[in-house]
Amino acid sequence: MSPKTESIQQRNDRDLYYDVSEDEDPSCSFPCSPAHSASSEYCPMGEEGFTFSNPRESPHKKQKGKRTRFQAKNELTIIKQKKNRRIKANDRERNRMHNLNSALDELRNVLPTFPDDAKLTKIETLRFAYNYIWALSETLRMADHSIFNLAHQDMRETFDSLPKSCFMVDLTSPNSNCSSSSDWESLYSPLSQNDNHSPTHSMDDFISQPLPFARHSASFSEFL
DNA sequence: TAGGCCATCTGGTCCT
DNA sequence: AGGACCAGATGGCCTA
Repeated sequence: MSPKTESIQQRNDRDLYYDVSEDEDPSCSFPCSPAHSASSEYCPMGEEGFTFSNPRESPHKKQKGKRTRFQAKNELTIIKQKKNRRIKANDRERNRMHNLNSALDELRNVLPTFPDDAKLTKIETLRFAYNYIWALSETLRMADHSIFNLAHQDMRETFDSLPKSCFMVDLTSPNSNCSSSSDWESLYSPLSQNDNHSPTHSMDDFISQPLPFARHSASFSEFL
């Protein structure tokens, strides 16, 4: 177990045994001054809409300046309820992030990297995947183009026999079967975008680089 | 030691 | 009401 894993485990352990003492509420970040807390005059509790009654504003004059045992117990119950809800929410959030990380790991596993490469960071994984998909798409497009030239005559006859509706497609859909590769490229090729994640080379340069890309090679870093 | 990366907590918002 | 999602804050670990 790596030191990092260990520390995470320790943190998880700490979370498991999260102190739910009734004396303090770490999740209560409402602006309750110590004076307010001490007097328990008013402490907004947010989503519960729970407030300690302000004696000066309370319609129940008989309880002015006092909190019954029932109120105090009710108060504790609500604080406990809040803590439990927070703990459960934290747990769900942790699981959600773990699932997200698992998905990122699966993505890393299908990306071409050398075994001795350091693990891709999250942002590197996403950018590399983006560029890798783009490269594969371009490869397919070029392959299709070659086939198209060879079989131009036969395909021409096939296209002429297709209904016109087949060509009226939604180019925003990656699953569209009838969109032309050139239209698709103009929409989605990193070369058509201005962000700094895009490859700076032409497709020819890109394909001339050996795959898989070495993480620390010049070619790799240019595509991140 | 500064900066990058990461895990976790937290409160807010939206959705079912 | 409760869960999912999100973004900001925080603190730990690692590396140049």
